[in-house]
Amino acid sequence: MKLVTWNVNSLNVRLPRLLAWLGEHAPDVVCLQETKLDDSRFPVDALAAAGYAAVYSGQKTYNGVAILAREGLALDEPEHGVDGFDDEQKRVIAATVAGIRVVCVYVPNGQSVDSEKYAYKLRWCRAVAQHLREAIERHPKLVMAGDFNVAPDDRDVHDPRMWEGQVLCSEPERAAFRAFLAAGLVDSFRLFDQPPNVYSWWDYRQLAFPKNLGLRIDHILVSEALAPRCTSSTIDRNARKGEKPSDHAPAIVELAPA
DNA sequence: ATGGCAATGTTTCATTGA
Repeated sequence: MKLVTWNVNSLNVRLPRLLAWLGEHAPDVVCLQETKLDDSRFPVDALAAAGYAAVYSGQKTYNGVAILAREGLALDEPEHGVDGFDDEQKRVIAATVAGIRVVCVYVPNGQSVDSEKYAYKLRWCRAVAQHLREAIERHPKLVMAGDFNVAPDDRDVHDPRMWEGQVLCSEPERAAFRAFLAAGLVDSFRLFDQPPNVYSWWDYRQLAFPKNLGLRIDHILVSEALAPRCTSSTIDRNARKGEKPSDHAPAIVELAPA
């Protein structure tokens, strides 16, 4: 099974690219973030024509998450948001596919470490970590995938000195990321030997992508029960190339059959 | 000290993202 996460930065703008990518890679499950669409405008028909069903939770302008599943794979027990954490922002959606609980997240950006948005980011992460412990108890085979807006350690940062203490790299955010792992998950990317300087996001400005000045902030975390089935974890840098790319590239894991 | 690029709606600028 091939499972992907991709922050598309507007599904409306990125739909042609997404459809082309689906045709080329034929993933089984796709987690999307920053769809930026009301549910009434979600492109159900175009995705169905491409062979994908979807569950989604969106809003206009900001945020918005979705899970796609290749035809023949049901999206069971969909739920959005986090129990007990009131949030207007559409950042979490989950469904069970082929016996695996898939939790798609768009972690708040945080803006800067001294902002109210940063405090919200840390509150949000605490609530999600709490929810995660219960979810893993119910569903030992679980994947949490999405845009975490955290570079877990210095290997995930093109210039750790420049980014030290900044939002996306600060120690409280990294601790929040480790709290997700402590709930019973592992970073699939680090299950394997990886080349240096692999990132998932590059600023649109300053030729950051051609210079590979990026961060690895998009992650696929797998539960300890699922980790032995993981056979690869990569990032498709090619998807960041060309006209009108998202600023994020997709992360991909392959899971062997149970 | 600041913008830089992209998407969106509040649209010919302001806000947000990371």
